[in-house]
Amino acid sequence: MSYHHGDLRRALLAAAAESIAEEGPAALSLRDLARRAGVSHAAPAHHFGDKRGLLTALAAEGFELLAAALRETRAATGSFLELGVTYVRFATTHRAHFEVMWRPDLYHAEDPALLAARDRSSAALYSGVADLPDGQAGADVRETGLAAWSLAHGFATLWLSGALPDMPELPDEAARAVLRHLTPAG
Amino acid sequence: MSYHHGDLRRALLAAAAESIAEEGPAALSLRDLARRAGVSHAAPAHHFGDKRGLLTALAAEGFELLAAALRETRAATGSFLELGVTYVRFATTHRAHFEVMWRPDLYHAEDPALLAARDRSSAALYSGVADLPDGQAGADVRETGLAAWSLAHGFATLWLSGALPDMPELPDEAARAVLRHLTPAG
DNA sequence: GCTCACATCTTGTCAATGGAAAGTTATGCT
DNA sequence: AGCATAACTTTCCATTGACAAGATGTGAGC
Repeated sequence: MSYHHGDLRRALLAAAAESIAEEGPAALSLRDLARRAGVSHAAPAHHFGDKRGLLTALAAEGFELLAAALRETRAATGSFLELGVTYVRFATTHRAHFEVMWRPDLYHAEDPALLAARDRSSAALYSGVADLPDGQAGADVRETGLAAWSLAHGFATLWLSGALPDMPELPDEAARAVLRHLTPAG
Repeated sequence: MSYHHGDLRRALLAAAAESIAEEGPAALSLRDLARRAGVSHAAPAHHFGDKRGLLTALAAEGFELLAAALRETRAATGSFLELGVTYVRFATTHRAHFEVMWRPDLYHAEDPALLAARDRSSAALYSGVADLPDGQAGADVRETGLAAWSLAHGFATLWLSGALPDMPELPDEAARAVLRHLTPAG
């Protein structure tokens, strides 16, 4: 291992994701990440400025990944319902990213790259509402989209918080069942 | 101010709620709470053991308050929809409590008092589903309840995270509109 | 009204953390 | 080859959570 790590930025993000997935964002320690990567405790500061900077990068990465997943599902299935399932699946398979994404108090919420990625996620979600056959989207596309988003988001966060007992390992089917309770028409 | 504070436990919980509502749970400092209450930095430990102990108490208090609010709404209106509105209103008016409640990594999730309070909240919520006229609740009460819970919870958390732009000051009416998108029958 | 057990709070201390400052080593561009 | 700069280290400081030991008030029983 030379003086230069080579890909420290990526290594730190990966270590952060792992740590958060295991012990939550509250227990995250920059110094611990540095130790895992085999660098000094001040090395992370060079790439991310401070702790919030690292979490900003992690959240932005999360929004990018989510947007990509949603776009892919839309292209592959064209199904409004499956878009919600993908949302929930993303939350469970990218737990660390997802948990940070909706906690603006943990990162720099004004970061341009993050805001852009967030908008791309949002656009990918709402585009699924626009796909609905005429009339099914109801009078207000924004309202229908918000309801779908809320339902998927709520199920995902409740799942992650462990508030739902007696659930199978994978939430896909449970999510699908819950999402079917949505009435597209307002 | 004598040697004994008089009601330190309550004062600390109130200060914690205020601090969290302003800067989020990540910025919470036991020593700062002690300073605000005018006691030494080690005083909180006597009442709550450690930081997680304090947050456990705060979360338990939150579940109690939520259960009470839900029961009151059910008694006053008997409306399934208004139960969801109350849920959202609780989240916005008791922001600190609500944010901690769904973050088990911040507190002692096995605490018996907390679990009991959590179950009371849950029961109050699901009782609203059981109130629905026969047939409207669908085949599975649990599933309908979970969908309603997810929808209200998702809207509330998205609202609190600031992810919803262009929203009025009070979310009541917006919440009502979103909650109407739920189909009780599965 | 005394005493003694106990709850409450303070002072002192420790290891760990985030962050800043200043120095060291590699890298890439010309 | 030389130089600006990116990448990383070492050193240092204030703050924090937790623990231990001591000080102070409180109240029950006699």
